[in-house]
Amino acid sequence: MRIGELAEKTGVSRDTIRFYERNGLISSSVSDSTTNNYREYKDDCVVILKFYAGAREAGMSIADLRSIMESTADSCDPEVGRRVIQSKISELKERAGQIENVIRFLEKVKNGAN
Amino acid sequence: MRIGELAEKTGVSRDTIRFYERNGLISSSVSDSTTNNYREYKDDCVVILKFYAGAREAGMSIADLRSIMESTADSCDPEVGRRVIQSKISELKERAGQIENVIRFLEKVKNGAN
DNA sequence: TCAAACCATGGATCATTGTCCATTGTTTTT
DNA sequence: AAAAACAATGGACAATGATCCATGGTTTGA
Repeated sequence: MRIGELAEKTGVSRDTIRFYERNGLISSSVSDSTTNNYREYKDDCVVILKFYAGAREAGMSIADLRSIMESTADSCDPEVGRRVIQSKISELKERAGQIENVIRFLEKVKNGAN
Repeated sequence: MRIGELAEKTGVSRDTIRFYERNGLISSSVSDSTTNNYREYKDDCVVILKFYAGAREAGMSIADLRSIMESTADSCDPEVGRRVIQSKISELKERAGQIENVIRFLEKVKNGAN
């Protein structure tokens, strides 16, 4: 599919998709046509971009996402890949714990520890 | 206390404290001295800055923190304040949910849904 | 066929969240 | 009293994560 359709399906803007692609988060092929050089995206790009959207909301950086993508590439030693992903999971759990702390603090403030 | 001591106690740098102060996240008085205009910070600044450090890690923005601070000010209707804080709590829970999703996704990838 | 919609590229711009630096003045320490 | 450490101010700089724009080409659909 082309970029417009991908943007449509994922809610991620064309500009942002191009930005992600420049930064190695997503890849595409060049269309077969000899008259244009439109990029062609595969179906799994939809899943990937939706994952990115959630991951960004969860606080992961572009660099985090890139390292995850690289760790799942065929060229990557699967053992290394698992370690990278496990470390990202740990960071996320850490962050979840922080969020819990902040929620507790705010609950206290709300209930008049003021 | 002065800014150096506050930085020391909280792990937040002088520059960052000044940045927060410029942005309405923290307040200080001017020292009594007639010879300098050093700022003077109260003890509760330590607690507040530590809260900020955790909250930033949890993904809250400066604007979020400012609105929380404003909502707990004496000048603010307590009812309004509680609503603001409740909405921030909801956002944090939302974010925690996102993190759970991302973790689940990564667990799957790690276990070879590759 | 011809306008409207789409695409690529490259660069500019923006907001956020700091950090760093120079300058100048004040305390503290020695 | 002189040096070292600290403080205020203001502006420059930086990284991140986008978004916007101009230009020029392509596809589509009315």
